[in-house]
Amino acid sequence: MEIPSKFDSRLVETKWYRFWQENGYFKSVPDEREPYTIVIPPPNVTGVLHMGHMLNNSLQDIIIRRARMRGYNACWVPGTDHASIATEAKVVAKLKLEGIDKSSLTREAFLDHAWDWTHEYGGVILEQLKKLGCSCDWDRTKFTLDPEMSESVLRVFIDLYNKGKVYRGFRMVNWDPEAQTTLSDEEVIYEEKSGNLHHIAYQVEGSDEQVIIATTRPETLLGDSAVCVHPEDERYFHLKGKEVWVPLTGRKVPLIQDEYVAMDFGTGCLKVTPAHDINDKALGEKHGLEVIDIFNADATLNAQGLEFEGLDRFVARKKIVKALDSLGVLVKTESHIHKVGTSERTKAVIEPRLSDQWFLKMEELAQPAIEAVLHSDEIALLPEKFKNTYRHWMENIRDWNISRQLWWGQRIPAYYYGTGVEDFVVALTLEEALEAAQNKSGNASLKLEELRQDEDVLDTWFSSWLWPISVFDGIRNPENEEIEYYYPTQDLVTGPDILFFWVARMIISGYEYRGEKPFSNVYLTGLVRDEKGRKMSKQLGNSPDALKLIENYGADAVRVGLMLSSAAGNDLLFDESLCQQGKNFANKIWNAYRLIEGWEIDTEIQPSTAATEALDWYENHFNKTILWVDENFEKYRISDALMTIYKLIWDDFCSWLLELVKPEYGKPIDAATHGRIIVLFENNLRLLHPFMPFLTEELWHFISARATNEALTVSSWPRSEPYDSELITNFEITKEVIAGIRKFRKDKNISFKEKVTVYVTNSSAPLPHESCIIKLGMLDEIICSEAPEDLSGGSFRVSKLEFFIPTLAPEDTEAEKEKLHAELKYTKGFLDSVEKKLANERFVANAPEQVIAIERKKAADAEDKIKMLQKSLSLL
RNA sequence: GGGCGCUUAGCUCAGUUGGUUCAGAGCACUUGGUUUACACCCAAGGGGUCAGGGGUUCGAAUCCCUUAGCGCCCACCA
Repeated sequence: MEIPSKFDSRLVETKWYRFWQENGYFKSVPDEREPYTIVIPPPNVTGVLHMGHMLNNSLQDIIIRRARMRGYNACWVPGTDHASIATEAKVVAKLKLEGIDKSSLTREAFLDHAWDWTHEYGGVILEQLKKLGCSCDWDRTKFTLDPEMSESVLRVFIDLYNKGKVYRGFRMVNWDPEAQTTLSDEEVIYEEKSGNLHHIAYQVEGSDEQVIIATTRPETLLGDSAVCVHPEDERYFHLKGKEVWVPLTGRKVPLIQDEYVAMDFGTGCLKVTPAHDINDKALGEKHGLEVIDIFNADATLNAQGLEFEGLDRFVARKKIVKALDSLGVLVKTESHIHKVGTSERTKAVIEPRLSDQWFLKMEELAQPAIEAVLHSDEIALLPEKFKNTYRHWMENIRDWNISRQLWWGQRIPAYYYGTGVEDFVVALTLEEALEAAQNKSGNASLKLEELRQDEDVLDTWFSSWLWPISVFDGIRNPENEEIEYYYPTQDLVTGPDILFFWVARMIISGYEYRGEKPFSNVYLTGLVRDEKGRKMSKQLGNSPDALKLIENYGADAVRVGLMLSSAAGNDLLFDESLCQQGKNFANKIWNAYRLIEGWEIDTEIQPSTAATEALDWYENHFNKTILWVDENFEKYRISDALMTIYKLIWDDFCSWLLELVKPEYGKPIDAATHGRIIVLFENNLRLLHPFMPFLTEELWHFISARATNEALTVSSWPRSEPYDSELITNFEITKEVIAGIRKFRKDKNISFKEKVTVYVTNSSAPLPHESCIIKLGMLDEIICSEAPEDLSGGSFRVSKLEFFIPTLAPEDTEAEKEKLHAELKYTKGFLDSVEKKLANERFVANAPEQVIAIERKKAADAEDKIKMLQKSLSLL
């Protein structure tokens, strides 16, 4: 069969993915084997594959494929997240394009649209993961809004409510006026923005005096209910107990004193707006101030806004500044850089707002999660530096605002039956709610129709924090076989940006609901940046189309490209040339197989010495390399593991081994050598399979026809056999000798086709791997002798061996002398430094025995070499 | 404002307990090579004051101090 000279990924990827799926290789059910479980960080259901996903999921696939080959019952659970705020925003935007306003729809009608959208785009990303080669157990695909997943979420909410951990509170929350929902603290991104600091004069009642306050938000003066100064601020002593007029409003407010105020900022005088600032709210509570809310939900001014009612806050700000200016109370305006909270999703400027929300008490829940990561090391964060970040957040954890004013998500199972603050119950079903409400209210005639369910839904993270448990139905059926078998999972691979959003909370829920960690290792990937170090973003347009990359380079090559530069926790500067490198590698292996495949096998002939020597070496070297690869995997140094395999295959297998066993052109190969090569080639494929699943599976089946249960993907990971270290070291010397001969040829312009004879001194026996040297050095023979009589030509030294190659050119002698002198000078210098060290009494007294022995050996070797060089020089 | 981390070859990064010729890898680069698996290739080679300064030590890329630059996380100073 004619094999094309280039590997074409497009021809094989679909074929093998289907093959794997049809044979159920990725399917996992509990059995007697040890499980190895990974749950996918569920991407947004309507999302599309981007570089971050590619990185993250390639890593998971590599880990799970290796686990599968090592004989574990490997289970990678896929799924998607309903991403309430992001998805709802997309649906709202889409409806808007169709001329439909969300507010004109009922909750049910809106949800119908959202489900339509989800069904249309949902899961596209999962199909894209298949293109990447991800070996998930697709039968287990979960969606965070699946009925049983939602039920788990509601049960947990109810349970935490009954434990007194979930409570309802009227609090200052982060309000996103665009999405018109609250956000958790973690969803607010503080961005440095330049704004204006306006100094505004407030007239003191019954006095000619004014006090000057400084504010970046002049529009909120409409909601002012006090002006505050520091009690020790002498500038304001005489104004104690007075009142001031809030400009524009015609309202008088008290001038209060509180140590909260910083005397050295601005004028040391602060306006207090309890409805619109968290600190002012605290001041308001302390001093019993009025709360004046001036905004509507969309951050336009409400009836408190006087003539500015209905205007957007930013428009109102400008007009109010103008109005203040014309009143003559705007003292000055200076530019000011400050941090402004913005919504992670909508980018809208966050408005602190007082409202009724649901919260989860975190402090107690967090304790086992702190213990597990920081003290008992039950859970490892990789890289470890994230422990610090984790500690800081966990030890200062604040209650979690879990309600969202959205429709897309699990609706909070709280039912109100009256108007009192406590007139509600929490229950899974309407029926249970009714019964509970009847009991709580003492009104047995309360009817279903009188119950009103809370309008809000739960934060998406309140469902994803249960993910490792709920995908195995461990909330509803905590003793079912699956959860008992697969939980705790092994690895979690995700980005550090969701360390708090998700990872920490999963650890918390794991201990609360399983009494056990959810995973043992958390591998935190870096951000994928472009080659200039910029974040990849749609706005910049610097994010390559993930599927296009796969199309152009092949999934294997893209995976290799990503892995080549992705140490855990380090950002990765992605450059398409890395994919090209991956593609080149695929092609290299492909052609190695073409070579082997093309050989004619002769069962009559015996293996050559060179082939046997080379094969012996590679087998030993391979066994040693497996250990190194395994160690890299244990430390999650995936990039290093790949590079180790890359060099093993490209350099050692292709450049050394294949060149050494390669029969002369047109000649057949002996059966024994061929057999050993095939075994080694297959073992290479095994090591490489987790990284390049498609190419390796294709070649695996090229090598021989296999039964369906003999696919590479379910074959075994190579196990290291004992190896001979000395043999490996000797071969490294052999490589150097061959390189020395090649360099000599190049320096002297001797063609590789022209055979030469090499003399070697200091060797009484045949050199190790002498046949290999003869073959790759293109030598007639190697003559071992004390030293040749005629030294015209050149020499080079490797280890303790000195090699001479006679040539016919007399001008070489001078050059050779110069070279020897240079080498001699260097070696003498080296010997000097070593001797100096050995002459240092303190070194000899303090350094360990072993280190001194090494230094002595260095000195002895250098002395030998000097003698060798001097002798050669004298012969010239 | 508080905390953490980084700075090693042109680029991206390893460098484990301070000690083996330890200053490395891949890519890029230079030179030579193509009827003989692969030019998506082969062979050989050049390239670094380990950010700057100081200290500890017989010995420092590695430990300590300091300066500069960069990055991340946290925090309510209007």
